Amino acid sequence: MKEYIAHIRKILGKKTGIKDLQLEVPRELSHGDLALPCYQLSKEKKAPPGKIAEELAKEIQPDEYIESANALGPYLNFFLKKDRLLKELFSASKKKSLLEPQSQGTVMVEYSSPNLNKPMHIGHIRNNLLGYSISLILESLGSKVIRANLYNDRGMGVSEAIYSYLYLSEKKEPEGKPDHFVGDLYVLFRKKQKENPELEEKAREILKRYEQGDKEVLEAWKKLTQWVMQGYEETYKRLGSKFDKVYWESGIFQEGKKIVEEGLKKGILAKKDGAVIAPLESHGLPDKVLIKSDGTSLYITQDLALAKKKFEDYPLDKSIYVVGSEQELHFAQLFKICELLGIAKAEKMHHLSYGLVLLPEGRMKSREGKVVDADEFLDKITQLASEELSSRGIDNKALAEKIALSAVKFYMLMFEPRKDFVYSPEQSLSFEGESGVYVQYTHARIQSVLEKSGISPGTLRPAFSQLNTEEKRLASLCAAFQKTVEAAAERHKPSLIATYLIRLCQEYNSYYHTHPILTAEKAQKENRLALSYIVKEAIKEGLRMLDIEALNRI
RNA sequence: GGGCUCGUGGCCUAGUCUGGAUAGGGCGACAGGCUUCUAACCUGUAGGUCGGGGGUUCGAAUCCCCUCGGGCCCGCCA
Repeated sequence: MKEYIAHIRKILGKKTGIKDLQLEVPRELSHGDLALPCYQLSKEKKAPPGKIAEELAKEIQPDEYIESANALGPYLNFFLKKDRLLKELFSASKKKSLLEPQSQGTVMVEYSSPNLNKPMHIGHIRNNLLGYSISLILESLGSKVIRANLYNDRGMGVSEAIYSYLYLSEKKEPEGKPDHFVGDLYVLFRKKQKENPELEEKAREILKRYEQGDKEVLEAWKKLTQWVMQGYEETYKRLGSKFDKVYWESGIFQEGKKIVEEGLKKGILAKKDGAVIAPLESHGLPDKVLIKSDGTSLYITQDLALAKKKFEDYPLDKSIYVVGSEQELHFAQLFKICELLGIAKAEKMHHLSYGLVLLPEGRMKSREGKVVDADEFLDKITQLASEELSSRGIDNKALAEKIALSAVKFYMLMFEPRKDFVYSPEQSLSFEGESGVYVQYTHARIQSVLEKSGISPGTLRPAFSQLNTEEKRLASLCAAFQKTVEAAAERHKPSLIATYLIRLCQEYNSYYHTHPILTAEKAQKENRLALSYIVKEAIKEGLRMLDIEALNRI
């Protein structure tokens, strides 16, 4: 596609004397593959845009890349040679990937990063899916990606669960999924704390004892965090989340204090009311406390150490943090402090911020246990998929799970990351319309036709001649795949891939209903099978970047 | 008090960065389509002027200002 754009620009440069004219991709496929809006030219040439478009259209001759160019209102629309385009796509689709990689250096994507004091809820699911998807997208365009997870295994949340375990509960061993056991302890603490506010102070003591190396606390700490991680392992496995590198807050918070002390010595940081702060007001941000007046560290203390460690551990060109939008200020401050302390330039760090998953009655509240639990949620969707399958006379538990995960992943990724969305249990997720299942259905349907043809794609030699309008439209859409993925990577938006897939499937399904494939005459049949194959591969690869396994049968 | 963000037909949503061709979809509603490659599909109808106002521009859902409404955040939680 890039060479097509370059080619057209070159021709237009010669005709108009202006280099690098911006070409647009028309939203409406019937308008063409590329368009030149003539408003700018209109200004420079002092002629109406419609007239300019018309005159240019006359001058442009079909060639090896261009099928035709014509004026429509103020636009000069180009139709590319679809046979050439499709041949390129077809040969690419038979290889590893439809995508042309572009080297993008080394990127770390930190995501998930849970507190080890409770099980995950659907907000965590969104985080995990977003982080993993963006890593797949960057990777597919050639970046080396390190997926990192930070286990927050200390701090108040964990301390509260420990206190609860040691002093508020009698049950000393988990029953059922162990992360839920710990989560119950945490909620128990919050409940008691409401009646008895002094407990807050007790939890603080636990944190201090932990930092001083108190044996009883350390033992409990070890047990509880192990239990939570055991539970997470199951949930991660089910979701498909993978990590190349794991960091522990407990392993780096001391280092954080050292960094703060050094900054203090250099006069970059300051003491105030017994606490250490980073003065940021001159940078347009509120000051930030880095060490509490009681000497204990904060979330940001270890975040500084971690930020530094990441750049020491890997030659990173970019360090991405997948964290909810409520922490935007926190990360703006962190990045600025890192820059001031010489850890890394702020532009090398990026906060991939995403909106909350809300309940119909409002925000989820972990502290009160008012959350939609991740495991229960997945079970419920799987149950729905299972029922849907049985209504079709199919009893296949594994397939139900795959369909459920397709639906969940697609649903969570199809919205723009920055948007909040409401999860309502009554409405649940859809298996039809704009959904992951719709895309899966289209994929399976194509696979089925290809199988029934009895011809392996490798032996097809399509000429792609005599394509009709619908086939040309599909070709244009397939050719837009590369640009879509590039945009998704640049803007950190897997949603662009999801919406592209919906559009591609709509276009294909519509085509499918009006164009018989298996009964078509030979040349046409080859064209249609090959075109279907390209679409199928684009779907497969697109789904892959959303971490959804394309199904051959559903 | 300050900062950020969202507001598109009954409901959900794309497009907003980089202003342009009649604002795309989906759900729901209504009317159709399975002796034919998977009907979890397809076709058609009704329904929006993009929260409100002003400005910039040949041109604004998109940029700027004001305003209303929702959400989030503002030194010792994470």
